[in-house]
Amino acid sequence: MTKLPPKLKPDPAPEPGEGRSYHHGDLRAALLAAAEDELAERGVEGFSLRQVAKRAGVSHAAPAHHFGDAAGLLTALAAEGFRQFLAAQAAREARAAPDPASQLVAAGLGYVDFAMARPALFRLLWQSERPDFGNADLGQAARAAFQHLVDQVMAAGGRSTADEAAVWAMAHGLADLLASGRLESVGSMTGEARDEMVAGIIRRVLPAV
Amino acid sequence: MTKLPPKLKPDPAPEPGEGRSYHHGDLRAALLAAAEDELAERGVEGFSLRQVAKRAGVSHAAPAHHFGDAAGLLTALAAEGFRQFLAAQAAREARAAPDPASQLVAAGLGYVDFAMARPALFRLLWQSERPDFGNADLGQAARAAFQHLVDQVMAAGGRSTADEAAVWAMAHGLADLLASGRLESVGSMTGEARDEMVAGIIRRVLPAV
DNA sequence: GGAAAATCTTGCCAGTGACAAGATTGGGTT
DNA sequence: AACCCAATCTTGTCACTGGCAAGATTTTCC
Repeated sequence: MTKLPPKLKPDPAPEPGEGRSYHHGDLRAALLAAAEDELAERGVEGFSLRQVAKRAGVSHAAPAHHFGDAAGLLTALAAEGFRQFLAAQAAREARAAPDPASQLVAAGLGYVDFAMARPALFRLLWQSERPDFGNADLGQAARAAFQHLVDQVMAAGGRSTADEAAVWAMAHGLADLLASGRLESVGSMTGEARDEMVAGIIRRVLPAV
Repeated sequence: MTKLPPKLKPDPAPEPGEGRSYHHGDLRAALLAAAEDELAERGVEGFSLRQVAKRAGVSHAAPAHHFGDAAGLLTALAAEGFRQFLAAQAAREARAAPDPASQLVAAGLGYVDFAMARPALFRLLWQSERPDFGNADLGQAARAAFQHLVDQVMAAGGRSTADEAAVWAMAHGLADLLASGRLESVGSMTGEARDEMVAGIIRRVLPAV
C-alpha cells in the first residue's frame, strides 16, 4: 500500500489560550487541518464548524472570514482532497511498469489506496452534498481527478463509453465499499495480498486491445 | 427500466390543522413517508426531524414516541429501504431468462434501477452514517439485500472471493456514480439503451464458467 | 365506568450556523 | 514617526435543531 501524505499540515499544536497573538498567522491552513481531523472523528454528518474553530483554538466566527460559511470550508477541503486523490493515483503509477495497462491498473490501485487511507475525506469527495461542486476550483480539481482514470482507459486501448464507464465504476465501487467497510473479504487483507486482489479485479475489465 | 414502488405510502394528504383528531391513526407510516420526501428534497445532510414532523402535520416531539430519535426514524426508513432495494432486484429477475447468468445480470440491473429511481433513499442506505446499522432489523435487511447479489454470483458459477467482490463492486460502482449524477455518459441514456449498456458492463465481470 | 396506557402537545435547554458590530493588529503612506 | 485603513479575530445575537420533561387528550382494558 502506497504511503500517502498524511495531513494537509503537520498539526500546528492548537494549545487553546497559548502564547498565540491576536492574529493567528496561518489560520486558513490550521482550519483545514482541524476540519479534516473533525471529519475523521465525527464523520461528514457530524461535522460542526464551531467544533473545528474550537479545535483550532479560535472563536466560533473566525472561520467565516476565510471561508464564508461551512460549505465554503468543506469546498476548499474537498478541492485540496481531490488534488491529493489524484496524487495518490500518480504515486502508484510512478512505481508501476510504464506500459499503458500497468499504468491503468496502478491508477485504480491509487484510487483504492486513497479511499482506504483517508476514508473520511473520500466520503467528503464522493458522498457528500455539502461542498459546493459548482465552485470553479473544486469543479476543476474534481474533474481532473476522475478524468485521469478515464484518460488512462483510452491510453490503454479503450474505445467506447462502455470501456470508460466499466473501469471507473469498478475502481469506484471497490473504493466505496472498502471505505465504508462493507467489503470485508477484501478489506481485511493486508499489503501485497490486497493489492493483488484489487489489481486482479481491475484487470478483468481492461479493454481488450 | 423497471417500475418501482414509488412510495411507502400514497401521500396521506398532511393538511396541517385539518379534520384530524388528536390521535393520528397511522402516524408511524406517515412519518416514514414524510421522511423520504424530506430526504428527496433536502438530502440526507439537510434532513431535519422537525421538518418531517411539520410535513406530517404533527408537533415536533411526536416522532419521538414512535422512533425514539432521528437516528431511529432513519434506521426504520433504511430497513424498509433495503427491503425495497431487494425487491427491485427481484422485479428484474422475474422478467429475465431463468439461466443463472441472466438472473445475475438482472439483479445488477435492479441494483442500478433502485439507485436511479430513488437516489435519496439509495444514499441513505449506502452513504450515510446516521442510521444505526447495528440495529437488528436494519442489519438483517441490509445483509439480505446485498448478500442476494453475491449469492447470484455463486449460482452463476463464481468460485472465489474475487468473483463476488468483482460483481458487487461493479454493480455498486455503477449505481453510486449514477445516483450521484457523475456518470453522465450512461446516466443520460434512457430505457433500453441504458439497460443494454449496464447489462453489457456487468457481463464483463461474470465469472467464467 | 374508571384506571392505566398510549399518543400527542407545549415548553425548555444546549448546540449549531449565520450575521452584525466591535476590538486588535499589521501594512502602507506621508 | 504618526496615522489611517484594511485585514483579522472576538463577542453577542437570532433562528433553527435535537432531545428531554411535563402535561393534555384519547383509547384500551378490566
